[in-house]
Amino acid sequence: MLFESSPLTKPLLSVIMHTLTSKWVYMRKRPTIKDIAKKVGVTHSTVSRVINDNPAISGRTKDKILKAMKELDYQPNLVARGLVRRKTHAFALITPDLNPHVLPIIKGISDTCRRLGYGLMLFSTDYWTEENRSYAEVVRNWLVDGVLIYNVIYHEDVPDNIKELEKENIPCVFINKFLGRKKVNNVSIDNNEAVFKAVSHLAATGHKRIGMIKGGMLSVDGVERFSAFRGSLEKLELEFDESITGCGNFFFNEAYEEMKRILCSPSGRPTAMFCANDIMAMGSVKAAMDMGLKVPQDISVVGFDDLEAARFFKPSITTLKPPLEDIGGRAIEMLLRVIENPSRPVEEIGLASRLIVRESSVA
Amino acid sequence: MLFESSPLTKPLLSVIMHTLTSKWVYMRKRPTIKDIAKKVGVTHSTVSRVINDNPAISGRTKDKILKAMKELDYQPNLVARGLVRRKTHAFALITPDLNPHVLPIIKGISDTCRRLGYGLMLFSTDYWTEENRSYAEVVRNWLVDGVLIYNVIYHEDVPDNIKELEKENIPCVFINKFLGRKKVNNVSIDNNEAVFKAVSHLAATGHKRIGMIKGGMLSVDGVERFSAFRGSLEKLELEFDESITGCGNFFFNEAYEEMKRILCSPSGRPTAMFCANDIMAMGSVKAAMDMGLKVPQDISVVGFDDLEAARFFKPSITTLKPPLEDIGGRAIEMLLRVIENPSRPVEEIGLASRLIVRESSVA
DNA sequence: ACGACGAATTCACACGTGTGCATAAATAGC
DNA sequence: GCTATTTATGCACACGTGTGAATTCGTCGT
Repeated sequence: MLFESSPLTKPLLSVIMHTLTSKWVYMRKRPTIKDIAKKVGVTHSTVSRVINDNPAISGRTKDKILKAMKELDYQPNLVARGLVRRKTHAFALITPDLNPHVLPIIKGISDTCRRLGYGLMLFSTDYWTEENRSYAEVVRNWLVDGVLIYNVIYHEDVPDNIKELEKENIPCVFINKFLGRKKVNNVSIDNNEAVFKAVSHLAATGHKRIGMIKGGMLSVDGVERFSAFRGSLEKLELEFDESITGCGNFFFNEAYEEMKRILCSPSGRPTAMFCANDIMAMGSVKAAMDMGLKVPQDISVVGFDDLEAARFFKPSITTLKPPLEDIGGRAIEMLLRVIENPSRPVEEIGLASRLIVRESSVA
Repeated sequence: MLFESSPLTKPLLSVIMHTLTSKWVYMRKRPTIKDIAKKVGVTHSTVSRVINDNPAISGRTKDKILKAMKELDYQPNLVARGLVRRKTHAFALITPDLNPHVLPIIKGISDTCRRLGYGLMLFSTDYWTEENRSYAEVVRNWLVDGVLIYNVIYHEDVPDNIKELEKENIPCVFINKFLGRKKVNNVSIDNNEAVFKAVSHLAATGHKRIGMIKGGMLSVDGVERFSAFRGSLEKLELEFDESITGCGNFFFNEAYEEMKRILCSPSGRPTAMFCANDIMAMGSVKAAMDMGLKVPQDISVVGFDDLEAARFFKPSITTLKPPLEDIGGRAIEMLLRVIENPSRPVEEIGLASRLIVRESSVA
């Protein structure tokens, strides 16, 4: 009788039943601010204010509350907090691919997030089949504070999924420039700097006739590295010759074939080649050697990326090592700045690469 | 006057002020179930029931609600839902390292999560400095539904952070076995199967005196591959000779030195070597060649991992290719089974590797 | 026509945290 | 000792979703 009429027992019972039977609940219940409040003898508001460093709390109660939090091993529920703040203290990384290049970038991002106490959600899509997948959905679903987008494809125009992010004012920073018309917040490898370093190295070791194996022209790096190559030749007052450039699409075999063609060039073969990545550099070296040329005596080759394989290849490959791990950290830092002030002017950071001279070029 | 007395306006005003001034809110407001309810003319409960396929809803209202959801482009707020369900429709991957091996595993996991519509939180720790970081914290903070743990270190006893997960009944699946005393849910490379395949290959091509360069004995793979090696010799009725085994700790240089020592073994040098990874296989091959031996004519070498470099090395390295991408998918599947029934018996899955015969061993 | 029953919907509460406003307590001023 | 002011806390509502229990609505049988 008492049970049925009491206004308190009914809801309470319902809670208990819920806790016992619900298919959702499986974890041991964690203490909440209410538990702490009860223990100390205040309301949960007060506890909340202590957690959020509200100055309007007396030192005495503050101490008591902090002590109680320690004792109960309290940790705020970031999901509940996220519901109120519309943020979850997490970032998202969206990458259209997971290849060896991305790994050090992810490492940089992940380490920085950990240092800052942020979570990191990883979303890998697939650029071929899902290029226009909604990115905003991710943010809406998990309410991440900001998004890092690893951009590989060269876009002339802003794709729809990016426009959607902008429309919803979602803080976001790109890894790799965007090219096309639009300037966006980004942290990237400074391809101009890197390529100039490589070409200068070749020029300094006496080469005048330098060719290039380009990467795919659908990719940002492919486009940038080629234009940087032409720019470098110009700066160094060397001639650019179309007939000793080829496109290997970043692949070993395609570079191999292009290199063979170039080495038979009627206008005379180059004495040095710059390749847009290490894989193609290795393909080029193999082509040269298969045609009876000695590397680097007859022809020097420089790559880009500093893959592990570049070190083990025979001859080992001279290459450019981009600071991939740094990129991640710098990108998160920029994202924090964007979040703090979303209307700040667009910021572009280009990081310098290191030239590693090995056997495939004359030192 | 009306404004001040009306019981409705005050809270309403406060909401508006809140929305305008709060430092948290930055996103365009998304439609909620309440918006849909208002549009259709029902309460939010009804909408919620439609979303959750509650049968007690008439077909007519259900249709109206679904239509309204489409029109408003409604998407459930997973954070709010997570608060109620104590789950956020996301998994966490905890890995003590981000190295090239982990990448395909991550890819497998990420793809599977995407296919299932789950989010993936990535937490990389650092086994040297933070081995005992709390894992449970992660789950508590973001309320992930389950945890995948990439396990590299060989533990004799269950470490504290894992015990904590168990204590809180957090569904979790390991990648790589746990060894030691404790059996845990795991999806792993079947090292026994793989190593036996490699040793059999060497035996089948006429080798009787086979040595090994071990990996670090602090790692699960290091320990397992060595014991699998001894087991394989036994099964094939070949002799195990301590003097032609060395430990390279998974490093190129250490393997190089050990190999040189082994090749001078007073009990006679081996005609074939099995190395616990490709890096060490390359080190061993280099050592043999530096001592004037021909690979594979004088000595065959087999590695493990199928690194990209193994293909480009001269001679290219015969190796075992573990199905790393599969591991991720299988692990998520297992995790789902564990979530569905947390008290099910421990399940261990070992996946088979593929032997790839290249120049470093006689085919 | 009336009650009974089942189906459809609403009500009221919950999840854990944050915060504007009101109020209580403490302090200052005279 | 009384009011005016500051300081510390409580109250009530909010965030968006889920759900047991209560209520309303229709339908059927008598």
